[in-house]
Amino acid sequence: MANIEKKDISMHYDFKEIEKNWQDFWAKNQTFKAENNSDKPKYYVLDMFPYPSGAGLHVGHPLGYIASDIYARYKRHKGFNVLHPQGYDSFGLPAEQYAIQTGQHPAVTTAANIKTYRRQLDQLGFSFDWSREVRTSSPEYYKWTQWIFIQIFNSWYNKDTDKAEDVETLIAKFSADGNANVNAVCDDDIESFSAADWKAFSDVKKQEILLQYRLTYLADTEVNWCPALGTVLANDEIVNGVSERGGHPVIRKKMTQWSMRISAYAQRLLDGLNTVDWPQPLKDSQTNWIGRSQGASVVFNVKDHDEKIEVFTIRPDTIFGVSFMTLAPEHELVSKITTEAQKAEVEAYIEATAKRSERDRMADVKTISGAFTGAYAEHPFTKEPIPIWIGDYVLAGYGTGAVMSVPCGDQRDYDFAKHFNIPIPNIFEGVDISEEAYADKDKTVIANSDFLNGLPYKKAMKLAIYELEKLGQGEGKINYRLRDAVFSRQRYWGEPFPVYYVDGMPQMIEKEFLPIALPEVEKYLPTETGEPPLGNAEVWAWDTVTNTVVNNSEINNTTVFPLELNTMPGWAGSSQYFNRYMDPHNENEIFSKEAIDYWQDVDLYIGGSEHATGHLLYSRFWQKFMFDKGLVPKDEFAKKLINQGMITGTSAFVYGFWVAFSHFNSLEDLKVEDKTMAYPVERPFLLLVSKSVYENCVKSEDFTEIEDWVEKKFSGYSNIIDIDKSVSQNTYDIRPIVQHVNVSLVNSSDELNFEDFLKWRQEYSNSVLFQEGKYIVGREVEKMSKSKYNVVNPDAICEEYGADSLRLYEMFLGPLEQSKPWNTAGITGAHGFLKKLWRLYHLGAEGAFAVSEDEPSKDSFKTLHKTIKKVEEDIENFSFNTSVSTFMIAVNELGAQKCNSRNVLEPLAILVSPYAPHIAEELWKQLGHEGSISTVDFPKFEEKYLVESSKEYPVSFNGKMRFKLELPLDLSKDEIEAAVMAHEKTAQQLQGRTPKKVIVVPAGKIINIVG
RNA sequence: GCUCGAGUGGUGGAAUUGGUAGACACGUUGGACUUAAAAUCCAAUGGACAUUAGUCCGUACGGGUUCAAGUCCCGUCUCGAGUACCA
Repeated sequence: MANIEKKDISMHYDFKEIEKNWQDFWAKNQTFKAENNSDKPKYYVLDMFPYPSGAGLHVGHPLGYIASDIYARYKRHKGFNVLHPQGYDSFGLPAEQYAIQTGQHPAVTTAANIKTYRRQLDQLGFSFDWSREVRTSSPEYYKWTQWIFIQIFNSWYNKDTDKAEDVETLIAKFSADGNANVNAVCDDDIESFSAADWKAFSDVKKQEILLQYRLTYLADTEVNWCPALGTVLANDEIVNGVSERGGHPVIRKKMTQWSMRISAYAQRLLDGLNTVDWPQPLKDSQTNWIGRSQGASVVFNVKDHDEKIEVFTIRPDTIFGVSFMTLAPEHELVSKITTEAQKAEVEAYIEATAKRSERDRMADVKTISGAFTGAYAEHPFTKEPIPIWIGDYVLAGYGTGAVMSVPCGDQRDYDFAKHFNIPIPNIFEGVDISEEAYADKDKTVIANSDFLNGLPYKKAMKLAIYELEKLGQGEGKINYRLRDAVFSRQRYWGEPFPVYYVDGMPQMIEKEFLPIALPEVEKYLPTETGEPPLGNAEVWAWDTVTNTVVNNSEINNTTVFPLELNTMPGWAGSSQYFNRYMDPHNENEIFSKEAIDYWQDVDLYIGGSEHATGHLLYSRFWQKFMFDKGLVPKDEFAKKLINQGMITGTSAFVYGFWVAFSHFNSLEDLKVEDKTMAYPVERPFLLLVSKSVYENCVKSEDFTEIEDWVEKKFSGYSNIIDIDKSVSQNTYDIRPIVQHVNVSLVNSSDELNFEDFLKWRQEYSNSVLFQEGKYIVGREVEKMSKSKYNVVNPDAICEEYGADSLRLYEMFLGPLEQSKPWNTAGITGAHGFLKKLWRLYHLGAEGAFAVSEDEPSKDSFKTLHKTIKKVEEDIENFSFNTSVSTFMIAVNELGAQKCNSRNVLEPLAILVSPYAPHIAEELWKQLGHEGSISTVDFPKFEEKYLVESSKEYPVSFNGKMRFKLELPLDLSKDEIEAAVMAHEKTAQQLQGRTPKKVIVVPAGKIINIVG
């Protein structure tokens, strides 16, 4: 029986059988298990691990995974010990939202989703080392997330050594000298104290002070509060003023939150970008996010007050152009300095600003508004009074929340001055500022500025700073836009903090008692008193005697204390997973020293660009922290990073189908227009039919046949859509239609009024090009996402064409980094290639396996070796799309050559194996080899097979190619020229003229005759 | 507004240092095989004129450099991504 089965497989390309067999083989033999030591050089290929959503994988997900898998397999062929792990970023909001709605525990849904993901990933034939799988939501994993949090808590940032240090060193400094000489990144408003003061402080006071220095700290911060989600969001979780997930409104609110002092690392995060091979756009956006600006801080004294206003400016050289100052409405000095006369106006303005949401303020940057406080500041040099205004164009959150306004040099200051009739002194030589502010700082010199007169920008900057420092009213300063990252979330489904509170001060739980596992709760919503969901837990208190989590009722604040109710944000778990993969089952350490010393860092990281300012920035921060603590050997975790493009949903029209919508109720209502057709039924619905069906059936009004045909053609997709079910009160839920035609419409709004639908239909018809009734070309579409109902699921494709076809096809679609629309139609090309490949090895009777042991022809060797060369270059350059065409060319050529030789077909199977591993394994086995092809040496390119004695030269006249001429390669330039000039076609082209010049580029490049 | 990226057939895309523009694939058209369909194979396929060679035009648009430009330079337009009162 086994023989018959085997023979069966060898007869035709039975991808289902082949793929299943080899997937089982790999799993059984743990083919891709990586060892933490090896004589081979190491190579670490990492994918951004997925969040296991309920929708499962769509065809866009695997793109990056396929690319990294090809690279990982290639590196194995090249003799590397490859680490290629996969896992799940399994904490997150959707599971929690689902839990809120259904009461289903997020762990249950998450486990179910992971199961689906695993099945789908397995079916694509990835060479993951599943023995190293991690899940951020499993206690064995988040034990170490909690552990890192504790390490961060126990650290401060020493600016003198420019690294994180243990708080013990800080305490030592305090005990010796107080905090006067401590150069730390810490909170702004820290009182100074002496060593004696420090010793005299109470324990709680000491903890309070230390908290202001720790790298993670509790603070009352203004946060982005999303009432609908009941949680705080990070800046990068907000898009256009609403939450990224769900699109709910977000407001500003003060809360006590854990924060990470990422700002301490601003400069190093910036510098590190120069040491990694990451895409420039991604580096740019991180650079932009960190937002370094170099300038000076300037201190202005307030007249008749004992107050000072500190501002940050990048143009201290324009200090003599200051004609007013502007404070953010929220600035703390506003209430102190506002005069009685201005009080009413200022308060009214503050109230009006507070009412405007952040979103309104952002959307409306044109309206100029502000109010005069009545107070004046004193110019540091001229001692002239400067009116102090407030205005909402100054942001409380950036710099000091105050600016020195130089209307002649800044457009916003200029507009403000114009609007309120404030003088606009000109300090630029020979520049007209009557219309707008002068912005080109490099091209002029300073005037009307006392000691700065006549100086160009750079010199003026230096001198201004020098003079300010002499006065004690300023200094050179670098400012960063990067804010500390809020680390608390009011959610259930996240890592609990290993923290309990004594006298309101946070205490860390010892490492040996970790993990602190998530407690069970009745409800996943915030409590009635507004506490986070963990406030619902009954067993959620820390007993310091037994070192266990106990019931809340036992809290006595002497031995049993309340635990932290917040959980960690989504990026906590994803900031350390790449290191944990190196030693994922270590129970005593986050990873062993041997493991991290061996694997070092990620060599290739592939994932989406949407993580540029989230995950990728935070992970770099944690890595640098761990580097400072001597835990990791590299301060950047990934050497090379590639952003794979998105696969977008695509239109149905690429099939060449006709689209029609109908709500006609009878045949009489049916009006077949010229280009579209409608289909009469009792209910409204949407139908796609092909041109031929249209012609054959519609014209004959044989509608049953259409229905059958559509059913058959679209099996695997939902086909004829019954939108009647979603009709209520003239509102049509268009989502099924969107899903059906695989096109995304009208801003993805979930529901559409029928009127609007008709309008859409009109617009949509207009955007469709009808070319002589042949083609219908669709419009652009969006990212595949569940909410847009334009998802193409890989299961159906695997079923119909197999994983190898899908892998090849996704690579063939275009450059990896580029976004591209999904179009199932083209997959037959990739599938056809595999069939042709199979046939090369199966030229025996009735398609039986048969290769010859004969020496292949010269041409076949040439085909093979140029393919080796090209494919190797392409993989190294991550140009996977072109290597797929190279394979196609090779197979086409070998087919034409009737090449059947083992000496060509064996190396060919290895070449193909990273791309289409299943078929390659099967062919390898049929070629008589034992075991997996995956670690066989990559074929060696040999130049000698490509050496030629002659080459076809393109011959052009005045740059236009006219004919080709075969010439020996060993001819000299003169000989080539002579040969060309002697050619009859040359004479024909010249028609008696004498050429002015003949350009010969040897080695078969080109010959150009100028005449 | 600012920053970055991109515009090539009906479609996705090739052309890696300036050297045959449109590889490869899809789609389309015609043909072979078949009762038929599927599958497979063969041929054609940037446009226009000529249908035997051949000629002209073509890489968003307008200039320029060069023997030679999709590629380099200057200007313009369009699209996409990111960011947004950042002082």
